[in-house]
Amino acid sequence: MAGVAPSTVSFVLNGKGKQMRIRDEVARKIMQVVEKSGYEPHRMAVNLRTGQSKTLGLIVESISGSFFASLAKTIETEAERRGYNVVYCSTENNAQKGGELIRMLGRQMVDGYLITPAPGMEKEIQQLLQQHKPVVLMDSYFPAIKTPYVLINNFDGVQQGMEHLIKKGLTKIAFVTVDVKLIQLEERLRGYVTTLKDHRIPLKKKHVLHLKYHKQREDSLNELQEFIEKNPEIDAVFFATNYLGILGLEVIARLGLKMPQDLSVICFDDHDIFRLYPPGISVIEQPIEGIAKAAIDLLMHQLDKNNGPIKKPAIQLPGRFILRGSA
Amino acid sequence: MAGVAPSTVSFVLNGKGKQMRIRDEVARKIMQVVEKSGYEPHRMAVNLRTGQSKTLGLIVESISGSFFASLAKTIETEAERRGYNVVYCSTENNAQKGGELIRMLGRQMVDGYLITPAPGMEKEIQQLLQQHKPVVLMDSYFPAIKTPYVLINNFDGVQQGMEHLIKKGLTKIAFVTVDVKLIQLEERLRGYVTTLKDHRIPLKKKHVLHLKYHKQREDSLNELQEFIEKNPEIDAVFFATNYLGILGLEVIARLGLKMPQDLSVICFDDHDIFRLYPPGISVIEQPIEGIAKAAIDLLMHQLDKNNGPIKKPAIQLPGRFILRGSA
DNA sequence: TACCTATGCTAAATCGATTTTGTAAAATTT
DNA sequence: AAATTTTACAAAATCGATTTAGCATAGGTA
Repeated sequence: MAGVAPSTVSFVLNGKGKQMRIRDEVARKIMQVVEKSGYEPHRMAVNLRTGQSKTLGLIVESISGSFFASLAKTIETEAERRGYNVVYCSTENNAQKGGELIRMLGRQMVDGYLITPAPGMEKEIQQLLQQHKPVVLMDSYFPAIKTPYVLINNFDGVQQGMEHLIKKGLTKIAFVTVDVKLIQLEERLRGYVTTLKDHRIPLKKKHVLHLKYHKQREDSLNELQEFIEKNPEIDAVFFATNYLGILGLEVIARLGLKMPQDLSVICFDDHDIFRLYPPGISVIEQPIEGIAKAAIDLLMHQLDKNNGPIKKPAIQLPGRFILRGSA
Repeated sequence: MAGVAPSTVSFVLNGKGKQMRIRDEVARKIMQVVEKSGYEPHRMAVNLRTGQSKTLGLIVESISGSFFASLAKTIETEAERRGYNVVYCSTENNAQKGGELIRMLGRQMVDGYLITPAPGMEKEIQQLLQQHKPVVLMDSYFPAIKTPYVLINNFDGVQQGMEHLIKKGLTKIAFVTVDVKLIQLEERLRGYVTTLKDHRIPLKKKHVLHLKYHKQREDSLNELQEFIEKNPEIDAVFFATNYLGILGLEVIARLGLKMPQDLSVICFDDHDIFRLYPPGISVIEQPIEGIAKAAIDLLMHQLDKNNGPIKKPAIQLPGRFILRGSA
């Protein structure tokens, strides 16, 4: 349409006009035609030729979870700013599905991976690295896997909450967590234990509850209820995840306890419910935007092949303690 | 690797071996090599050649909303079953962004669109149809646009809830909605008005509140509070959306009203909070899975070119009334 | 005048598949 | 036995871009 060869158009559109010394006059003519005709390069053809899909794979546990939803949102925005698209996949807490997903994305030729690793995905991630695919982990990581990761400083987050409780004079603080072997949870427990020790408050084993991950919701509720009933001296509870916190709210309502008079409550990881549930549940808020942005940055750094090695492959961002009515 | 031509491999892999009378022996050999070498066709090359990306575009208002998140989840699962991938995009209630998104997906060469239309996207959708792109709308639709859509039966949903309230002897029922011109909301209001009429309960104009869509959250709260205070005779409130319902909970807490003694509450569209917030908020639950499946079916039908026209281009699925403590 | 270099583009190869066309060899028909 | 058809694949064209190599023309140098 512009009366020139396809290659000439390609040069101009890809900003190589100067380098290929295309006359400004011709370049203008091309741009004009492009504008008027609304021409858009065929994505697949570009991908095939360049070997880059300009697409990132985001693998999360569950899209419908609020933490992951927010994460996805920010990542999408950030990726778009840099000219990348995102395809999401959720593992739905199913390790086997995680593997399939990664292979599916591989088939799809994504340029890089952003993964919130679930237990059991370790091997698949290791494979990706062997294929020299750029990977950034979020929210958690595997100590054995040497790839960049970004997460909240779990230890510090718990400490902030614990310090608040202790400052209020509470000392019989329970800690409710899950028996999954995840770095985050271990760190959160470490925060609990360490803060107590720092304040010379004796750590009581019976004040720490490890709920079974694979149990039914109802079973967990009962176990939690029993835990609180059997330890009436407890004046505060720290829930290690928002799922646990929500269970907690239900149990506390069942027992007719008033927050914070009968029991102070702090939960790790915010949730819509915690803002609205009277009297408002105090939480450690994850710096989701920060995590997303840092993760994208790390991934982009790997995608730019001319870049050197990453200077900071492990990023821990501080969480924010949000004081509401419950503590 | 199998000692045959690429075309032969292609025939076998695409199930055209019989048709092209490739010997079983050769086919087996090919499959064997494929298995052992872990060969996967290059997606982009396939797409380029076939013109099909095997990808669907899902455009929703906000990925982080729970309705949309669940929708996305089901759609992803269903699409995967049929060998399709999904790319999501959220308009974040921004009409202009909606247009950009649609164009972006076009560039990406998605085979079809699943859209929850927001006011202002009408023109863009019209354009897609002119380009003969398959489109299915969900949750709402534009009367002027002739493309299949799937949504809950809003009228019937409200009626179910209203019947329950009336059966309990409540007659001073308020209806809180938003002043956005959306089919869903009009239908819900119609459900309210019609049910009252059916029971010969006089419709009072002052019992219907149209909150301004663009107002700040705080302003809406105040307006809602004033509404309830100025109409103390009201014995029940029907909220037309879950966002409104959540505002309602906050106002009711502020006013110190007890549900359902002082005020019965029903809300259209469930939300995590409504399950947990004491005493549990009764809701009309959207048949999200059904909507997602029906929408995918309609889209797939359009993608199979050999299919005739769609027999039922407008699907309305019944909602489910979930009785909790609030009504 | 012959040779070299810079300019400004075009032609052709390439990415990795699918699909149409072609073609030996074997089987069947005339 | 010659002609035709069927079998079983291979060769080549194609999708729509990018990129490398090529090729006239103009200007400058030996």
